[in-house]
Amino acid sequence: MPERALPASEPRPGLQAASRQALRAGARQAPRGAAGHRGRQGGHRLGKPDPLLRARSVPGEGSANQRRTVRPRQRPGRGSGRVHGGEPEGGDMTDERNEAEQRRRKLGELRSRGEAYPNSFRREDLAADLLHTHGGSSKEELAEAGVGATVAGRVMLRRVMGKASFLTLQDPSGRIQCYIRRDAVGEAAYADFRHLWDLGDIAGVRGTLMKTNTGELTVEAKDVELLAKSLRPLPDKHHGLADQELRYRQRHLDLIVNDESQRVFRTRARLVTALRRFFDARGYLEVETPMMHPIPGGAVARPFVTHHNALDTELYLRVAPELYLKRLVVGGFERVYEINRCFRNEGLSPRHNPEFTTVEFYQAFADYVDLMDLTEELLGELLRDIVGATSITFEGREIDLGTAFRRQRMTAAVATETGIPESDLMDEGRLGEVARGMNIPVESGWGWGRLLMEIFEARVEAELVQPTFITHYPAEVSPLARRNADEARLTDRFELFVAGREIANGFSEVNDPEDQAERFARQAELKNRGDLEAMHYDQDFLAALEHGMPPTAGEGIGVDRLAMLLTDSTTIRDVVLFPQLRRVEGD
RNA sequence: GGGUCGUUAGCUCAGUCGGUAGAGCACCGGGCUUUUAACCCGUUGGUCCUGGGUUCGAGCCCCAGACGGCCCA
Repeated sequence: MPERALPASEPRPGLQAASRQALRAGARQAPRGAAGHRGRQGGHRLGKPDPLLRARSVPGEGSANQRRTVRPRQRPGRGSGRVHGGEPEGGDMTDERNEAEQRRRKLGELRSRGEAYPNSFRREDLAADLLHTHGGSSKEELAEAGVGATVAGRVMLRRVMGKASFLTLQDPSGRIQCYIRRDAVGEAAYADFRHLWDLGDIAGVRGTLMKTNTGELTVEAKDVELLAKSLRPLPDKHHGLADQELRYRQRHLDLIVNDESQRVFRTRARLVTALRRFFDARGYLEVETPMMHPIPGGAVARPFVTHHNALDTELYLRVAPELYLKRLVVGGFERVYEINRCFRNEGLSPRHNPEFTTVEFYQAFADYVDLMDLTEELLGELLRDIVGATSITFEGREIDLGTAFRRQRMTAAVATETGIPESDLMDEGRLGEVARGMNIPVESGWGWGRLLMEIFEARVEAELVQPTFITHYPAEVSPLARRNADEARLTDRFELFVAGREIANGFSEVNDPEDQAERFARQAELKNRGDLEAMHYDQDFLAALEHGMPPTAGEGIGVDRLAMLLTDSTTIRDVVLFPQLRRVEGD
């Protein structure tokens, strides 16, 4: 069924429209008798306490009691199923003021007529297209032309007058107003519209374009249809959904009512597309490596553990794809990249979600300087593609990503920020004093490199607002990075900082298996001493290196953090569709 | 992990000195055939996050906890 593959929102070419329509007429939902079983199931599910509706401990469900007392009385009277024409059974409605109950009542009316959830309406026009094409026409031009329009979407606003009404539909492209006159759609349909439709329902409107007296492009309805009843009310139509927690827990509502949220995730999608385009164009092969690792590796981080029953073995959700991607370089895929999730068992913060997305890429016959050049090129291209400029505003500050980024050795950056002479920073004992002087909780196992890194993180990182490559990371904190030729305690590694945040981490790779073995041994030592973040000794990876890896450089870039930069978002939760939250009771 | 602020109607929010819990929107009924967060009239809706305590009396004061925001580690 090929057309299933099309996005449902796209207008379709009308060639088989007639036959399709005929088929679909049969697909209309059967009246209550036939649908009874499913209907009841649905009702049962919705009647259960829903911890997500009220995110915190409780209530909403106080109304469950009311609902229960009301329902039995409501059912019998409803069978005849008539809402318009006659008196709307007004009298005994007085104790059914609960909105959810009202909506369920209305759905019952529709269901009894077999009109509950039809799937025969096909949208032909998107709001933004209509506005773009006809927004400039005058009232008279439109009246004369009689342009047909078929729109569908969620009912966001309703302005009901006696015998004519306006409603605003929202589709994926934007919003469009519809004008519904009783004399144009018929008395029965107008009564349905008045009494059975609610804000939040999905509806379709066929009609012709007009302009109102105030100049708003509007679809004047000839025919209206309720396509999907919404049983739960939408958040406040003016204020939207302000509660951050509810925005994350019920992202669908956030997306419905907060335009900005939709914009952020559309931008994120374009970012991912642009990343693929960039790497594909340069001959990198996109690959997928395991998310479940027998030995966690590739980053200094604490992993999540899970268990494979059939193999009866522990597996770890990956903290990074690095070691597998380098195996592929050994195998002859000399340019590879992977865009996917990593998992780290750490705290939650505005910058950390336990699962997050990176793009990691490896290139044979390159070093870390080549990658810094490539990174500048990449960010420049992303910005041109996505925001159409080479600078962005982030947290009120202008950040220029269009020119070459500053490059500074870590010792120099620390010296600049702290005022301590660089020569003093080369001495481990002196560095320990400095760290303690800054109230950094120094641990006994820390050597020179770790001390330098801690001081850097404490004092320098946050100050790096304009894009800056910090280079020459200590080997002690870089167990997979190639040693610097001139100074063995440093590595050919960089990290890129923008707006005080780490965006990228890249280095020339260790391809000397004996050096790598020593580095792993040092990590294993730390792990034995209780460092939960230290790496495992990965014998399989070493075996791969022993087959010979060409000189290679690799880099990882945080996709979430890029998305934050591009959308001026302060917290990662605003760029992750379903961020991790604490479970609420009763979940 | 520490500090701090918050949690009141479906949503957005007020709530005075400790003395019968409020508004706007939404919902229900009525009116209105070019409205614009439509408007007008009349209703309805509450586990004041949870559990203890103080008090004649607690949304408000005290203690503990849950969840969330922010800052720090």
